[in-house]
Amino acid sequence: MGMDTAERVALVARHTEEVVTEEELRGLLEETEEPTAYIGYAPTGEMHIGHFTTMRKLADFVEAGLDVTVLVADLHAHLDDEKSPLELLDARSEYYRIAIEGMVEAAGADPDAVTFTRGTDYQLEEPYTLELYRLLADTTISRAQRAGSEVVRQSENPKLGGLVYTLMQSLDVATLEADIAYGGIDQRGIYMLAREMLPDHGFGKPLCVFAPLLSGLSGGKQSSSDRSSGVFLTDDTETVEEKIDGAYCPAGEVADNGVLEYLQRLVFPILGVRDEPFVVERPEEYGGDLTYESYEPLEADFVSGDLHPADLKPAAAAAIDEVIGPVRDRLLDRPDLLARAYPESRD
RNA sequence: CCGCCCUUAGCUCAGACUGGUAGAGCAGUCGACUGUAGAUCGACUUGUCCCCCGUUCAAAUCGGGGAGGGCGGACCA
Repeated sequence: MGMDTAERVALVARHTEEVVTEEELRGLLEETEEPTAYIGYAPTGEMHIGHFTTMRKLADFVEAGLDVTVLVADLHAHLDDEKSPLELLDARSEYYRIAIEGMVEAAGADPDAVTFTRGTDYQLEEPYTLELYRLLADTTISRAQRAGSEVVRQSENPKLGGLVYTLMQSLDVATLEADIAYGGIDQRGIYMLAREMLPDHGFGKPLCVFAPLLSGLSGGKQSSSDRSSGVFLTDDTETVEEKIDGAYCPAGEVADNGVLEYLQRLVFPILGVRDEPFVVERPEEYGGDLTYESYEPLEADFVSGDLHPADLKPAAAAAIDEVIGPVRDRLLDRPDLLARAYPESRD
């Protein structure tokens, strides 16, 4: 590919919350033919649209020539307050893999360009375990707690698992030989710990790319334990419409506006890949239909009041529904898998 | 190994001493008002009171046993 370093840097860094550091990224892409990037997902609850927006970036990585690995961190799913019982790790790992492949494909990349690995593939082996013990011996409780405070479930009586979690995730970066650790900005604490600890243990210092997190539809943060806080990949069309219709969306306001964020971070990037516009159908009495090629003009119209939430919402719901459609079809095609992965919550 | 405390609505908890099959706040649902949602009013829903046995006309409440969770002590060749 004829992409120069500046273009690759821009591609890797676009639509991110933070890159640590940009200088290191430039250096890496200059010196390394095919740098490696990894992202880990703990297979806990059902996947939602927030996962999708984070995942979409993998298409940029692939296009920029990175070697991308997705870790399905099954042991982490158990270590974090037993969110997933050990018996369900196989089923949930498979569900996550299929969902992730679907999202990567929907984002316009070839799922085969992404390497999948599972935590249990290597985290129980001796070299990893021994190195983990070294890290455990070398890390204070408060340091590990602080690193994981945005990721691991917090409680009045925290378990040791949540502390080991952060060290394992740090060690994963080294074990998977990732030049770049990628994740949501909530992962920042853990990867800063990794940057601090790994060099002391003879490993390289990873650079980090962080994706922004989506607001929930009710204004707060999106939560996978609250089904109404966001759109899930298995939500049907009617549910998507209801959720978007019920979303917090004050006219003219961008802050904490989940509908706008979904459009900016998910819908437009994917429409962009397909070279399709976003169309708002609007009654003549309010000015007729609108067409947007990119997010910025839409936000401008929204802020100025030219685009009313009541017109935006149905259009957004339709677009979101269409975007998740292929992933949903893949998942609903495997009702057995969903039933095994989530035996309690499925009908 | 010993002792003490906790377990009630989705969440945080009151009620237990002085037995009469349960309440508040938040959340949620539904209306009103907005060309959406929210905010604000108005209305409404929610329970194996951790489990088992016993006392009693009657047990969330009293007694015994058990489970889960928390705290402390003891042991330390």
